[in-house]
Amino acid sequence: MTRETFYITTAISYPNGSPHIGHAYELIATDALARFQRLDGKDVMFLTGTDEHGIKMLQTARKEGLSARDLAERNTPQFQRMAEVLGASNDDFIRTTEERHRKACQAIWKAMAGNGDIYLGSYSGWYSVRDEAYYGEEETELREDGVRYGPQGTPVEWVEEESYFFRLSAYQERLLKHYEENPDFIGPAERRNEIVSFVRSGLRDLSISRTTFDWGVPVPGDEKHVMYVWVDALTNYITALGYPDTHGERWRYWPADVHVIGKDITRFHAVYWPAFLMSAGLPLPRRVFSHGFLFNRGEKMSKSVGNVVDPFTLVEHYGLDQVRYFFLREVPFGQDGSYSHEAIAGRINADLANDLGNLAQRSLSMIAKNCGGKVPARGTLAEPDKTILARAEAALAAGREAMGRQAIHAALAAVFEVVAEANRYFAGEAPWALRKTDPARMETVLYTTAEVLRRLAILCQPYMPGSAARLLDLLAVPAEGRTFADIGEAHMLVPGTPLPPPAPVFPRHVEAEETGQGS
RNA sequence: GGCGGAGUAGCUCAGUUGGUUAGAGCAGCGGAAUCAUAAUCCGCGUGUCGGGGGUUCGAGUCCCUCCUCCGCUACCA
Repeated sequence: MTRETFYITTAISYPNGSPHIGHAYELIATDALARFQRLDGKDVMFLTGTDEHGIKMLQTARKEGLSARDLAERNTPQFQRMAEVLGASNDDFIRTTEERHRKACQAIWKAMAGNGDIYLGSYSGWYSVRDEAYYGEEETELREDGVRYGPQGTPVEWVEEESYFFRLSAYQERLLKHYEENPDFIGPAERRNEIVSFVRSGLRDLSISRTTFDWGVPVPGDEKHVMYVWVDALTNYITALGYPDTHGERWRYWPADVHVIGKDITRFHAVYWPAFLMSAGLPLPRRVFSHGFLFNRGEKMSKSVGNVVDPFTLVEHYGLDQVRYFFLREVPFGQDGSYSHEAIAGRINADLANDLGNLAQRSLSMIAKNCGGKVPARGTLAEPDKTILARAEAALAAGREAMGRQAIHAALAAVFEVVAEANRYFAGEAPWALRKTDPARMETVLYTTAEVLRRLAILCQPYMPGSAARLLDLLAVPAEGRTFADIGEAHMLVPGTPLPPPAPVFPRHVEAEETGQGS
């Protein structure tokens, strides 16, 4: 039996500095999407990694007295550690300095060249020898000494350099046709409009090699050139699938179902990448989805403002699942978002501790005290019981619909609507009163609540894997009974099953006495 | 400048192809309950739906115009 495949990627991070909250956000969101599909029975491949080549790596390394390779060796492990700390379930972590990547880049280059889309020309611009970089005219300034300087304060000169070009101009119509025929290729819709209008305005050929530095993948057959930026970076998505070996075990995942990226690199993924793939004769990814940026109290993060928040600190301070939940629930995926201590603490307490955590605690405590610590007798389900159970099951369909279009916040909202409804159910049925008047009915209400919790916990796994697992443990749900296929009547809790003693799953966030403001 | 998007309750936002008294969550106020992580449940909003004009029996929802904010407008990851 072959399961449906699902290939999802993050952009690869540029490790010329430490991971910041934007990297963390993209990884968390992509992880939730990947976990959702896995739980839904798909054969999932989830890739993330680092883009270690390029001028900026060289520049940063030089400043710190290192080689580019040393810088990568120092920084990439931080990104790998971040993936672990965030609970990312990526199946691979690619580094563009790996041998497999060199092979893939050279292969796709040859394929594009073989299709007649690469030619030798010359690239000119304001070049800084010290920076080994080209700058746009607007990035430079002509000072009083008559010398023009670049943004790093180094002198620049007008230079023409031999460079290979990719015949992007030849793909304008084919790209437009593809956008037309595949309206979901770019999401969200705002980004799609921008890209279409960009392509419509005309495409120029793309300079794709450099001779001024050598920190990159050599161009096959002309090794004084290294590939420049996008052929190198974008190809990572197929490197990880074994390209150029299209008969290998992992190639079944291509084309990707979705590339999750930041909105700043939409063009490269929605224009250059499909053009490269068309040229190389490879299928195009099904979708490119651009998420927004995060702002600290509405302000852009910057080192000079001093509001840079480190993802490791955030997780340490609030807890991993709390941080994951906050970003996934609070920020409509695809739009910019804002975070603050008040907003995070508010979500943690209102949604996780008060609504879901307390629902579990109040019902499981009653079960422990009044039902001998076992799953209560089901009895005969009344209308309110059937209704709330049905709603918990329906949240799966709502989640599928939402996650299918990367509306992570909407999927999570559907889950927490049921949490709120379950609290209303519990208060309405008042099992604590039934204890004296109708113990059998009390057991049915508690059974129903526990079963709703089981479904909710299963549904929470993509977003809060650790906490959801603890809740499922409290319900004695076996490890192999936690997929989306296990939601539903056939897999309901079995009355009489012994339960462990209840323990809080989502602690309230309490302000630290001294500071009042956490991070 | 060109193209595109947005401006709805204190805050964050929903508002299908125009149709009864414009909604949700959070915050706030009042009440109930006491199983529970002082958690939960119920009740409470006189919002110029950015301004103005228009189409229509009827517009937050369509058209025009103005104001404000944002994104894109190529070789930086």
